[in-house]
Amino acid sequence: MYLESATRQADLRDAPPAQAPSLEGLFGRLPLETVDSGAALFWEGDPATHVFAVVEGVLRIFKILSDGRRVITGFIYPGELVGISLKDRYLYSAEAVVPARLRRIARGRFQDEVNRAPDLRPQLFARLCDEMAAAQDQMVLLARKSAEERVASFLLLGLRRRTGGAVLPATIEMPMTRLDIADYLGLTIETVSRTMTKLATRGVIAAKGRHAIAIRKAALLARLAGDDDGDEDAAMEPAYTRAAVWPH
Amino acid sequence: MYLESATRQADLRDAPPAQAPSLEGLFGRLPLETVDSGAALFWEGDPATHVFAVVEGVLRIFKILSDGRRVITGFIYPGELVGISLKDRYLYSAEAVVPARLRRIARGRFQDEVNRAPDLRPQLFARLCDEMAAAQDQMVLLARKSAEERVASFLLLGLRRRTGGAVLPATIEMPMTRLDIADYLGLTIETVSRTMTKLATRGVIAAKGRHAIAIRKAALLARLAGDDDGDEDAAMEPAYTRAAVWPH
DNA sequence: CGCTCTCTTGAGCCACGTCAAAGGGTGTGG
DNA sequence: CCACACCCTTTGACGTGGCTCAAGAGAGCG
Repeated sequence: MYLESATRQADLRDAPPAQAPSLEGLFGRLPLETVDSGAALFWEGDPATHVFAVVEGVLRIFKILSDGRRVITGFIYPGELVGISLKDRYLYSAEAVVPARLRRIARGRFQDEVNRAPDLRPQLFARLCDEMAAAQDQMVLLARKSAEERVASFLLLGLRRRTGGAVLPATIEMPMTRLDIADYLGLTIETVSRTMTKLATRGVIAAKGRHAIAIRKAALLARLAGDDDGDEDAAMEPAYTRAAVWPH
Repeated sequence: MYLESATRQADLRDAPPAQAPSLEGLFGRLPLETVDSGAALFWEGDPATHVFAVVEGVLRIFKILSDGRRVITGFIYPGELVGISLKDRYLYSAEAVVPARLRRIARGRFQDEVNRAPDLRPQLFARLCDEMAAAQDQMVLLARKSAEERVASFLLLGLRRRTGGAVLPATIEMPMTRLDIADYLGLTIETVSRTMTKLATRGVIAAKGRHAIAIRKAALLARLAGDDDGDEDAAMEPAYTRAAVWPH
């Protein structure tokens, strides 16, 4: 019960809002703050004073190299937390991509509350787990995927967030700019633009204004993303050659 | 006390071996297993049955894309744990880079023990924290750094692991092959080789056989790594423009 | 001593970055 | 309500860092 699978957050969503203890519950009575588009919540290196819960809008978390190169390590959506850095200083900067609403709780209090309610601990672990898994997938993307695979992977992520695979064509919202996407995918703005144009030309996607995209061929998109054979429905169990030593 | 800074593991090292409860203590009486060079501990997707503590040797943890591209997401050294995946299946594969010695504990028992001894929880959090921080640094490296910066960063990591900055020239051990390094840095084996040759030509490093390297100019190496201005000793506090909105 | 595997080095190419300019949206002020 | 202005995005032409292909040099091992 303590380290449990966290792939789906069903236990958070399905539970009655204020009764079953949840991490979100800790923020319930705190004031709702507004953050302007582009405004910073905190900077990398700042003392980690608060934990934030996003209620509405999207955040970007990023690091900057000394010469200005920026890497967006993730986007934060409503229902997610930021600032559980576990260190005494924030590991990254956080800004609002669009006007956002959020609640903040002092870090010490957050820690106390989690200690007080043992049910919250597995949830916290689960969040960290998801974050770690996402970070590893991102490392794979950045280390070895082509521009097209990166963009396809990104679109697929957006698709998975909206409705667990609804009817096509599904439209996904993309509040961030091309520059944000580029800095998230380790590409340039031009390459992102060109790649999307190419996908649109091939009928895989269709632009719906600047910040929305219709996915027309999800299966093809999954194949283009390259992490799997595109044949993801087949159980992945039998494919493994257990006990074999990898040809090294 | 619960979410504490984990940058240094002093509390683990300084503590008397078996008295102060430590995560390593959980493995103390378990048999020491031997893993051949290149042998796998487990594969990505396997049911996550055990947690491993490395006693000697080095492991590589990695993911593989369907067409064979490999990404090494990290190397595991003595004193570190593997398999705390928090999911019911391993997120990555793990192999021994060189013949290794380790202990294993059933995952359920590991969880029980950690639950029983509350002192262990902060340690576990701290490990995850370090892992997350390392993952983010790696994302920065993979997304935006040049080949030279990547190799310099890698060498610097090795340097930081050995003796917290001893006398130069310090020699760092590199048990992994060039292919491992390449798959860790998102480069090819040829580029790694060329870059190291160039660094050696410039007198920054000097090869000591195939699996050891002497660092001759650590400060220059730090500058070449590119994450900071090379002026890392200066306090980082004053440089920040707090409350300013990033030019977006 | 010869075999094999790793690493180095070279030559050429290509995906993506860079530089530049021309479209659209969107918001603001008249 | 229109028009200007700014910014984001797209598109094009060109350059280049790192990849690919290929061959040779060490190093470890039986």
